[in-house]
Amino acid sequence: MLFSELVEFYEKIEAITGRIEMTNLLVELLRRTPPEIIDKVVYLTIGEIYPPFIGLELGVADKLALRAVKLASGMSEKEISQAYSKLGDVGLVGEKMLMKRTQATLFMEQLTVEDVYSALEKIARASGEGAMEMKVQILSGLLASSQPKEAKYILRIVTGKMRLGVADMTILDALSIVFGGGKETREIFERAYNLSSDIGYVAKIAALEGIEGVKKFKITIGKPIRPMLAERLSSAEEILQKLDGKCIAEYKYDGERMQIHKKNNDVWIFSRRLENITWQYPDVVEMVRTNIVADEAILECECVAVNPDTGDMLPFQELMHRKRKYDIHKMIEQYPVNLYFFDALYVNGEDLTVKPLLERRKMLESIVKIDDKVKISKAIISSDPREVEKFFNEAIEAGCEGLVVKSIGPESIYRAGARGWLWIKLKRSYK
DNA sequence: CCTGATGCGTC
DNA sequence: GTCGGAC
DNA sequence: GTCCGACGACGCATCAGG
Repeated sequence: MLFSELVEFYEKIEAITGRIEMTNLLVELLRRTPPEIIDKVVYLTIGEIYPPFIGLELGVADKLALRAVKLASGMSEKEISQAYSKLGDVGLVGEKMLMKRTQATLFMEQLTVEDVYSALEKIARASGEGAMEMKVQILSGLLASSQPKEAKYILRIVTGKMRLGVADMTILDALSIVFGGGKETREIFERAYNLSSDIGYVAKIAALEGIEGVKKFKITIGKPIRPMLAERLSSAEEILQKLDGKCIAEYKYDGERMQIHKKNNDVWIFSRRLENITWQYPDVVEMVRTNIVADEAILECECVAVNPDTGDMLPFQELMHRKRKYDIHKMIEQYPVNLYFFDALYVNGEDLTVKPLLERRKMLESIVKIDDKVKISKAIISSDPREVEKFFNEAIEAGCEGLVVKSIGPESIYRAGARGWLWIKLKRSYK
């Protein structure tokens, strides 16, 4: 597939604002895409090259991209930086500079999607001495073989800012139309995405196996699940109204969210954006091994730094010292952590994401061995706004950010994203 | 060996 | 993480 | 209500270059 064909779609999509029309264009694009590269086309369309848990980054943002533009176009530093401050978009700068480029562009081979993708992979893999030079060289080589419009989108992909108005949810809509036969099948695709966190893989399975393949996705220990998010409101009263008058209100701890997978003695830790951060927290791995009493589990907790002498919770910034590659064991001493578990998604073969919250929490209580470092989030069940306000003040007093107030009705399943107002944040700054 | 520029991931 | 625009 | 993109503070890693 020619990259220019992809670019034509991007141009059309960028020119419109309505999501229905965008989706229709994506549908046409996906229909025309060979199944073997549909995953790549999907990643590129949302400005990525891999799913997040792969942990490989391009290491190129605006500044390095502009250096590549300079090399490929032969324009002066001054002209490029002027264009950049005027346009504010590396893609547009590249397009403009290549239109004026000094080198001859005759007899250029046409770029394919695979050409672009494999060059981007090379950029991602370059590391060590001379890596920056290498990244810039590869990128400028790519730009030198591009038409201006192609360059525009190569640069936008590299910097991760496609500005098309298309992200994962719009891709899912398009996939359900192309491979499911209509929007009614959207939920099937969304579930596959939620359980795999890999939209390119969903597209590939859909293209190769059809919707039957997409239906087969299931929870796999070691593969991150897309996290459930919370909406926000500024008073307990509004929140309770939204939640049909009753709720469970939990402390919102000031730390880092972790999705923890356990299979016998193996443990994986995923961040909120689904990066694998297991290696950063060997102490947490040990805590999970000894305090989670289940052969298989996928649980969520907040990891909070504590004062090593008093055990008091410390603010988020202190935990940031733990987000490092070196001196990990020294920092474990200096910034030990507590875990506050708040959800159970999967335990011993049972998918709990479709169960109501209180059932999940009950499961949590049955498998978490509580001690001074490993706990279950502090919570009350209430239907009284004043009681919730009082609990909120206690949370602040204890060093928390506020509360996450959650639905406890039969509809209170684990639902990825922030849809449905099942979880609602109450924080001090909104007051 | 140190420092600044750059990129990235957390909230 | 917050905010606001577009539908 | 949903989705998307623009934005900020902070700390760490990497690399280039003095």
